[in-house]
Amino acid sequence: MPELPEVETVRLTLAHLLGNPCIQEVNVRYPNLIETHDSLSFSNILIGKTIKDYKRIGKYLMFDLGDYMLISHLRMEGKYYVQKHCDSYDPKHTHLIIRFENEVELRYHDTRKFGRMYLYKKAIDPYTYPCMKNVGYDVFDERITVAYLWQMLHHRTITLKQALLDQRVMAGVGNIYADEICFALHLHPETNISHLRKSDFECMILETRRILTGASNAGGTTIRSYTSQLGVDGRFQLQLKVHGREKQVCYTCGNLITKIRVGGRGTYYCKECQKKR
DNA sequence: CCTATCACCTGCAGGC
DNA sequence: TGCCTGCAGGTGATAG
Repeated sequence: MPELPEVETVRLTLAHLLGNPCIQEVNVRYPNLIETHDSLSFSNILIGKTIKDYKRIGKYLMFDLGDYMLISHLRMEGKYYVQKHCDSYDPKHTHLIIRFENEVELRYHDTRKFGRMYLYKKAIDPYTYPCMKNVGYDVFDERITVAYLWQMLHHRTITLKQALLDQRVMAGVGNIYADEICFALHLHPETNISHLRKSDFECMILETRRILTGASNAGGTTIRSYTSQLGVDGRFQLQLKVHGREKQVCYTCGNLITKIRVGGRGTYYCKECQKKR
């Protein structure tokens, strides 16, 4: 489900709906959700803490608790709901409930149970948290430059799409937007990354940021399971040019969109508009 | 270093 | 209706 734009939408939505509340009670209903602690110690640390700020790196959502940082990765289908304490909830898929003052609750919901949470003592550099071990700079980090991408990628033998999905290189792009970025670059997703020139990396940075910014502004894409609390879901999907459009007409050339598999992932592209290098 | 495959989970669509 | 298969936006481990 969530790629960078969706996580950013969740971040802004939660900041708006919750503000800076104090945690009164924690109910862990699926202990495997928490990677770093057992349910009891996790709860004990959280109770009494205030959410001071909401941050994000790549697809990781971070709740700044002052002396601790709570980190959440939604993986495929994780979602948050903000509701009143008395409301009923889906007991099968609601894995964490955090209650604040005024009977407000933050609930984590995840059908496939792929999502994970991590709790660490706060560090100065967020990239040093253990869960960020294989996470490179965020797409919008100023350290992502042509020289950086060139150094990270030009000698490798992977495809363009695999490079875009590699979170160690640049964090935030997922399967949907990787296809959209390839289309914007007029490049076949299986183009060997070593065939790209420096000018291509320049375009890659610009197009990636342009597409993810557009999606963030639209409130993120909903393909199946993402729902935000502000009702801003499901708009940008209308703007997807190739992903999920197998056998549909390319908006640019009129030919039909093709679906293939790249690195095990469903991949959509236009044979006419996107050529290999 | 790289690829392929599985694993983690559940739901759903499509074929029969 | 029911059963079976394959697939789904992510990531990590493991074997070759």
